[in-house]
Amino acid sequence: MPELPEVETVMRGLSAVLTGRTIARAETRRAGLRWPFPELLAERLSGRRVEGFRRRGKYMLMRLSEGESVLVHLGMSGRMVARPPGTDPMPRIAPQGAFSDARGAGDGLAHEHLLLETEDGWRVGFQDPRRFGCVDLIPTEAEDSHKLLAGMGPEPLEEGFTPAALSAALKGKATPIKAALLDQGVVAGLGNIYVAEALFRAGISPRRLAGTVPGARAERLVPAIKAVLTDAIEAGGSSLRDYVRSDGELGRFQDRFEVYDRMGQPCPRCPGPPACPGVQRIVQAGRSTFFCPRTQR
DNA sequence: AAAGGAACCTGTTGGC
DNA sequence: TGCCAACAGGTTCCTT
Repeated sequence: MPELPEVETVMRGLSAVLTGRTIARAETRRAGLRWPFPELLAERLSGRRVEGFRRRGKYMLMRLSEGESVLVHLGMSGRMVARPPGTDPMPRIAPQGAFSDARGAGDGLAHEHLLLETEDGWRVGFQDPRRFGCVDLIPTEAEDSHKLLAGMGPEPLEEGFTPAALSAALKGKATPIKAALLDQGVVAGLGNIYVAEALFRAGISPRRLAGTVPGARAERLVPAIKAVLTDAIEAGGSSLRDYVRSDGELGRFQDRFEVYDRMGQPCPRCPGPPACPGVQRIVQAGRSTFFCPRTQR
């Protein structure tokens, strides 16, 4: 689910709520997600003040007092939802004889694996049905040398991400540009949605070999990536299935998709059939790719 | 070394 | 209506 714009949106929402507050209590409800939680995670979070937040690619870092950071990845279905004091949904009582989850289905609490509670009663839950997410607790000074962050490519919205830098990363690559852009070592934070949308904006076929992109095409691709990410952040991300903002609101960028999840629909840049058959769906490396075969070369 | 596919999970959707 | 297969925003690990 969450790509860079969704993580950025969630992080901003959490920052507004948590920065400056102190975690009074934390609770883990299972041993871990993709990997086991750190030893004594809940105990170690309790009593810490939240100093601030940072994002790196699709990872979120919550800086705590005493020089440690919580590293979070939302995986495919992860959410972090902040609930104001006194607003926690009441656990529903299961109907007599019914087989249902005592926490109640549909509100996400059935899959809330980690809960933080501030001194003044805010509750922040990490919910992740598929459990592809992860959480770690690491020294703040060693954030960038963490195994999961080391080796990541440039931040696409920072100045260092230039056509020259992207060209250097793609040079000689024999893989399709679609796959290369999903590689977090090439550029950080892109996923299936925004790769499709950026390639459409740049007029580049997802099947084109990455090694043929450096040069004029990279000059178009870098601004396209920056623009689509900026637009998506401004819209609060894309809500398809699981993603919500930290305040529970939906993102709006899904209404502005030009190709993603639009198989068969008219391409916004084309006159329609017979000149253009509309948005096509193909499978690359086991994942759906959407593109316009007429304008993307 | 680099590229492709399987695996990790649960929930939803669409076809028969 | 019901069942089952296919598919979903990601990443790592294992084969080629």
